[in-house]
Amino acid sequence: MDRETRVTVDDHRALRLWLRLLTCSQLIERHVRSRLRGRFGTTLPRFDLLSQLERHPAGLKMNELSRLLMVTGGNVTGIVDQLVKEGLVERLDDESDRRAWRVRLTRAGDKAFAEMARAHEDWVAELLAGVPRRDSDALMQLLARLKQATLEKS
Amino acid sequence: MDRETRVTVDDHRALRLWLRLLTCSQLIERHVRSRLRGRFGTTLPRFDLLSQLERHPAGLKMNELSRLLMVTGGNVTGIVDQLVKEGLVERLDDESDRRAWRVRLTRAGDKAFAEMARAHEDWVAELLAGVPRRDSDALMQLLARLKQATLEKS
DNA sequence: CCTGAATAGCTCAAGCCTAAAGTATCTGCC
DNA sequence: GGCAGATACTTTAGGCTTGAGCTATTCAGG
Repeated sequence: MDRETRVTVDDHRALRLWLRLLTCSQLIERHVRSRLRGRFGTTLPRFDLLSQLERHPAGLKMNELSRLLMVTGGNVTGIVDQLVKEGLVERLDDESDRRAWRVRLTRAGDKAFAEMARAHEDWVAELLAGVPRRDSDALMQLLARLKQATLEKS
Repeated sequence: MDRETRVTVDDHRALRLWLRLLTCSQLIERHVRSRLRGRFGTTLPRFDLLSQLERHPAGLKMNELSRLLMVTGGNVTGIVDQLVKEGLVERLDDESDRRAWRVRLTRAGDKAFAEMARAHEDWVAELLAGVPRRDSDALMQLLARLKQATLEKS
């Protein structure tokens, strides 16, 4: 196999890996979305945002949320607006920077999230129940390396 | 470790796997989206639809596209409408079913897609260049099994 | 102190996506 | 043939997401 053919083959390999990754991701995502809607009348983005806030009890600035969720700032604005309206989240003035907010879970938000998180975890565990532990350990490692390699190129 | 604790640990394992999968998928997806927009002024959904049509030169019905792309029918309607307007795709009457269309690439669509596909493959290959062949082979296999296990639960 | 660049956040238009409801057609069964 | 249910597709309302452009604030150098 000459050099050019090899390049092409490797290109295909990368492409097929990406497509398969996407398929797996979408399969799980659709499942979770559908259940979040059906059981809690909410959406994945809202859930993800609450989830980040739950991990950071002191609150997060809008741009920190934006970075963690890997979405644009405008998007975060919209979702936070909704969650504030629903009483799950509050915007506090940032003491040290008058441009910024500190967004935090309200008590109601914390409670609502806890219930959703439990269910969410169950759904995912059930969906992936057929994946043997050996596979999932291996996947965690390989995906960590893939993530690292990708980040270095981004 | 008693049974209940084990369940919880496995739940966390599944959850963490799903989150990592999602992160990897999003990293690549954002990269590709941004380049499709920048270089070709198009979007990933449009590209995916063209890609399916390219694999099926005889054309596909709307519901086949819907199934292959894992999106709803209404969504496919919208994207096909756009691609028709742009002249990349054509809707032909299905001979055997007057409710259905047969959607096909036009010559212009075929040409445009070929160029995008080449670039797309290069982007992905470059982004994943740091993933050793051994890793990517292993990932392909493991993800195939994960996909299978997930499909059986859906 | 001032001023220009950087940063935090918001708004807007446009496109993606879904679920639900609606129309047209097909198919199987009597 | 005719009718009931299934199927193919479209439409609509509502939410997500982006990129671009906007204001207000901060910060660093002169």
